[in-house]
Amino acid sequence: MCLRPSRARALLDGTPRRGPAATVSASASAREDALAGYADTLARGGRPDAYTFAPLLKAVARGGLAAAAVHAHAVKFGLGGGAHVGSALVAAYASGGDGAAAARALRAAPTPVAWNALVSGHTRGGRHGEARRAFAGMVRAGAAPTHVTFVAVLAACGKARDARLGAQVHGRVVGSGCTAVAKVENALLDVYAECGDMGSARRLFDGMRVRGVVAWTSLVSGLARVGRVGEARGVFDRMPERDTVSWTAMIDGYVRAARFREVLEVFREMQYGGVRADEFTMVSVITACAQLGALETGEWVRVYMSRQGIEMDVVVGNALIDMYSKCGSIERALAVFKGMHCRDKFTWTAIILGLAVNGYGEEAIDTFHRMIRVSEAPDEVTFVGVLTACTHAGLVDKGREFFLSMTGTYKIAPNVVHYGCIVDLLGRAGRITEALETIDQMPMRPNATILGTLLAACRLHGNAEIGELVAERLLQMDPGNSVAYILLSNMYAKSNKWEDVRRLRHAIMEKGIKKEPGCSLIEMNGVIHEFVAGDRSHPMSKEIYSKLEEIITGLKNAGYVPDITEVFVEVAEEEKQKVIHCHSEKLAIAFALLSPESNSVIRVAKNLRMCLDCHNAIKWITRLYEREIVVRDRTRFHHFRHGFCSCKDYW
DNA sequence: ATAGGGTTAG
Repeated sequence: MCLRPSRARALLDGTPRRGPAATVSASASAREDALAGYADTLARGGRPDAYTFAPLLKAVARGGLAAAAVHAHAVKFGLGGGAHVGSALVAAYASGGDGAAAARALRAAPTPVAWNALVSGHTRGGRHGEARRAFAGMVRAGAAPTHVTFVAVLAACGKARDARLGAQVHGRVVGSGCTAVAKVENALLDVYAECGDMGSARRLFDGMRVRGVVAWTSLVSGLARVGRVGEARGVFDRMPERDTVSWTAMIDGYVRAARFREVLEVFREMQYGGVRADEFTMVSVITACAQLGALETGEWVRVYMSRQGIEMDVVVGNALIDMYSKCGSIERALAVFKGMHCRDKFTWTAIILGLAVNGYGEEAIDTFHRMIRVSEAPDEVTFVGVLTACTHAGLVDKGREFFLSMTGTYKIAPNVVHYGCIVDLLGRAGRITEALETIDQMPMRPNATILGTLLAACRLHGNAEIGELVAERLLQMDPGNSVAYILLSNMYAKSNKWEDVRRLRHAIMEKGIKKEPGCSLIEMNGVIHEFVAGDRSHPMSKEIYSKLEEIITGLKNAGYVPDITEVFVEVAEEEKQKVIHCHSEKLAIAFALLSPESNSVIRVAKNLRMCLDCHNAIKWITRLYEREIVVRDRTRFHHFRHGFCSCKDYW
């Protein structure tokens, strides 16, 4: 949690008086204490000395606060000109993003340490380009880089994936004779690993005299980053020792590989191993919960964090907003958002997207305006959220306005995803021709996703003419695209072109096109259960199927009629009902209804779009069983309640 | 001033 600016101002507002030397602590967890300690000392009549301000500046910089107030104090005490304070000022200003102030502080005290502070400050602040320029400036100024400089600039190269500069610096390192310094060696290894050059990384690693936990961790992280998680796990298992960072790197590797259930497994192993988790670990774990739709586990994580005293910083807060949004609990996402007194553009983007996909389009747009009012600059992802809000709320003109404002007001070039939002917006509104024109006039080549979006709109509005055209283009680009076949065949069925349906099904059989299997996840008492259509692998499979039969019979008695128009496989008519009735979301819901003692919301996360019949059947279920059901689809949420869905049958 | 792990879309 970062320090409230008001509190910081209050702490620094005391009038300095003379007295014994003021001491401060600068540990990460004691940021607030550092300032409080300083203020207390002043209040008790203490007096700062040459060693007071460096740690204080460090604390302020880590809290994301302006270093200027502390600087003013240092000047007031006549301690602003020393080398210690000077380099700390450079670091604080650089990491806080005030490059000009950092440069001024450096000119006032141009020591080698201050140069290093400039490089590492920019690296810490995430401005890797600035860090690299600072290094170049240092070389130009004739200041000799030390091993500290190398470590800092190499970290910037690694984080910026700048393999070229990394190799150049490597050359200088060799020239300077710093190669044997363990930290430099690790930093070099990390540059290669971060840049995905695992061959060079491996050679460096093998040539190291001592291979510490840091080097091993870089290797694990690098392998996972290039998609070699299996190998990463092999290396991880061979590590002589593993600390918090190593475990987190492994866990994050599974996040990158989209193996979210393994994320939770490895996290459990980490706890058994008695290794303490921190904010970084929790972000990966929360991300996995988000992707799995695992709200119970996500809630448990928050309890775990407070029990373990793990700080909730901005990034954790952002991840939590995303998790609650992706679990369909916008109330909790909003509660986290409101409780965060330190927000960045990710925070705003996450809540805007959350509101948008959960069906709160107007609120998402209001939130965007608030974001602008507090001067947080939106980026291209923010606009995906804003445009998604317009799409899901059917706000065509507003969406176009926002799209135009991207280039006009915010100087952000729309990418294919933004064009996709516009195509979706127009397509859903039935303006198929305009949607097609948008694709034809956009400055980049259409991808399969955007053509799929238009095709879905053609299906929704029964425009077989343009639909065929689009499907043809889509299949040219991606001949095995099962979605194109499904949508096209749905479209033919809808307009009673049965001859075309038959022809298409024949082609599908001949080419051996397989539909991506539908898969639904549901969490029950902290355990995630996965269902695939027609799945019989669940230990309670027998009970689930008989429950499902009972449900369907009940629904039919109440007036539900199965809709088999979206059945893809070529089987006899009576078989088709069986096919739709074992769709993964129905299995998941039947499983949830097996435990009737719990009457909480049923939450299902599905990988594909829901079929017409499932959507209809679930509406009936919420009426008959008086349960609320939330299904997360591949693009939006369906909140079913009392026989109605939040998408207004428009998805 | 000093190495390794973090969030948002498709």
